[in-house]
Amino acid sequence: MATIRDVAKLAGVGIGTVSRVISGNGSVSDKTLNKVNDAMAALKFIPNTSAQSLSSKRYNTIGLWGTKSSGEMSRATLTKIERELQPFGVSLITTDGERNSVNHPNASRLSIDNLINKGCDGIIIWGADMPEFDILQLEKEYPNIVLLNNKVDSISEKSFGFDHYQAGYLAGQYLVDCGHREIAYISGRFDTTDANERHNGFLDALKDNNVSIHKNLMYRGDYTFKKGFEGANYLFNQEPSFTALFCANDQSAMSAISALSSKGVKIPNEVSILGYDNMNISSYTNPPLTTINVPVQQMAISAVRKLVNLCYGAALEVNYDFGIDLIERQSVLKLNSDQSKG
Amino acid sequence: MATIRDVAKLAGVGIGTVSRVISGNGSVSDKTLNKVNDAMAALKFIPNTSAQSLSSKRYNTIGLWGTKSSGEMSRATLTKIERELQPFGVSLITTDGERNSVNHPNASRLSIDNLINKGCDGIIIWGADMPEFDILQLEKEYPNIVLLNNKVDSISEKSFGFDHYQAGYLAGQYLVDCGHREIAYISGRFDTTDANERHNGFLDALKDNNVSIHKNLMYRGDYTFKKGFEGANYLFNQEPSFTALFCANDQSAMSAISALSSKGVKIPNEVSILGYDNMNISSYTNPPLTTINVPVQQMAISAVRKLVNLCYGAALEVNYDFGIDLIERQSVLKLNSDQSKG
DNA sequence: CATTATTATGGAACCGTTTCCAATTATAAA
DNA sequence: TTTATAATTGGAAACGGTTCCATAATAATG
Repeated sequence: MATIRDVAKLAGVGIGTVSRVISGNGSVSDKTLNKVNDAMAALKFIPNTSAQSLSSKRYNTIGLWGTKSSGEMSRATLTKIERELQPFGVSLITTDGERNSVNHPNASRLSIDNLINKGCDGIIIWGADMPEFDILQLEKEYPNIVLLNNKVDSISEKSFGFDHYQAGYLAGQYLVDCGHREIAYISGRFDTTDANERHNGFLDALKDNNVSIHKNLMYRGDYTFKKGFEGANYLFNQEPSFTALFCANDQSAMSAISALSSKGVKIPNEVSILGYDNMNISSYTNPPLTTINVPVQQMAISAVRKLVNLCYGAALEVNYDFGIDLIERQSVLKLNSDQSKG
Repeated sequence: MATIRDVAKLAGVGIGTVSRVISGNGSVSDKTLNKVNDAMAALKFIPNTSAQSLSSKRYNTIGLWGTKSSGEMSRATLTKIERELQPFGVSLITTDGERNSVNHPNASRLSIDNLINKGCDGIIIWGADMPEFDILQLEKEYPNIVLLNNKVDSISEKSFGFDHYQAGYLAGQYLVDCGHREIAYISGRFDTTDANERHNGFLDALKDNNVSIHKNLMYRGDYTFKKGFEGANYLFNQEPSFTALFCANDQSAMSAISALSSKGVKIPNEVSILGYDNMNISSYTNPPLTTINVPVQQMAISAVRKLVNLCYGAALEVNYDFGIDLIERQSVLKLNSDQSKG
């Protein structure tokens, strides 16, 4: 491997000059520039990243911290992030983060420190698994962080979140607006703030409309296909019956559709199903799934851009406003409209 | 940030000794060991990875090279790989690779070189998008590579592939064995060897059984939900009719089920559907999808282990034998058995 | 106890960049 | 032409580790 000194010698210049050519900082005359470029090409010179990082303290790497419980970030989103980073020559390192627990009250911070030590210029914190207090503390010591799918007011310019309460509320309101009163619910886990907010929003919407969910019709799921399937089968056998089912994510909605369909339940005519997430797959269920669109990818892109701005002094445009919308497909029946075929 | 010299000074030892404590190589007396450990703790010392890499030439990073056309590796598989790496303190960098093209006859090699320059100790080459000749050339210059979902005979010990021809054959044979003679087919793209092998295997199986696919019943898909959906709708309107449909992957199979179901076609009673991949989701379609199991995760794990052995002199156990099996669920009807309900 | 083999230790040299400052050269202004 | 100013340039020092070699301390041997 050729080094900067080999290049300098061949080009007949000093090493500082070569360094200036590589980085593009500092002025170099055209004549010199050409000599150096030729020498680099001839030697197939490639700068050693470790040496660069050691001396410049810039690592060209950013870390993604997230725990299993915040839900796995989809491959598609990950790819989007990588593409956003590529023009800057920055790569992404992902990790399984640890959540705090009784035995490890400091686990999340430690696993983040670990990432920092690996040599990350900045970190994306995915989900709401780190206590707000710890986030603020971290941000003070290490300002190059950005929150994805989470919001902390005092660092709102680094927060890229979504109002899950409102989105949950929208879901509830929509079912009511469609004329549903007997509603069943397959929830997710309740170990993150966004899950809780969605849950509360949904329930509050019903409450505000004087609709209540019978306790037999609430099933605690965990966002998996499996639990969606089991949950739907469970609810099918319960009293009272229901005309609509809200699932806390599309995966459980999808398997709930399968479970009910295979029992002969007509969807949406006998039971309407509303999902949450708007996954790729949701347009291709039978019937296509009506669902709440969560703009993970847009949020991710803005979060990365903000981080690039912070870490590398770029000035990329960043968006903080992620609209909440419901994608109407065909899995929810409007009981009160003319099309209602009961 | 404390450096090794700070630690040495505080502990009252030489820097060499501290280095020995960090790496665990070389002998250090218990007394010294304790002094150094105390000093490291007191200073919250963390070794600088760039400095370590620069001087040791070990980067603790491995790269994953794969192109879009080899299909995105699922997040679950990626996570498995990361977990396999974690005990060694190694992280994973993923990239979008480039395929060779007329304009860029050397693109794949260049994008791999890029990865190497980033500072990777080794590379996983995912899929069969790099010409065999280039792979062999690369392996000569840079032996720390491993092939995933691909096979090159002369470096079979670094190949972790799956016999897609046989698997395709199995698919064809199974449909025939179930009594199907009128068979439709939604293919994938044909730009990778594994896709072609699967295709040839499937067709050969039919041929060997004197079954042929009517040209109207072959639809060229691309593995997406979308094309599966469109393909199924297309085939539905074709003559002659068919009793079984083979889809080149589970995504298209899933949306084909939806498309046909929504036209009122009973699956499997009127049309049987066979998938390929055995995704998570495939147990939760309606009906559950019969499919060929492709053990991506097992292959991935063995590939990583082999790479760790190569790069870091470990001796992890590695498996080369990935069985081909068909998961019988409920989407394929056995026309010749008693259960046949026509 | 003297001698030899073994274990422990210190620190200079090195890995390949960037950074900074002093020195040189080119350019503009007087 | 002379002086002031700006653009180039070279290279020492620094970044924070690992490695290796010479040396010191300890243990084993006769």
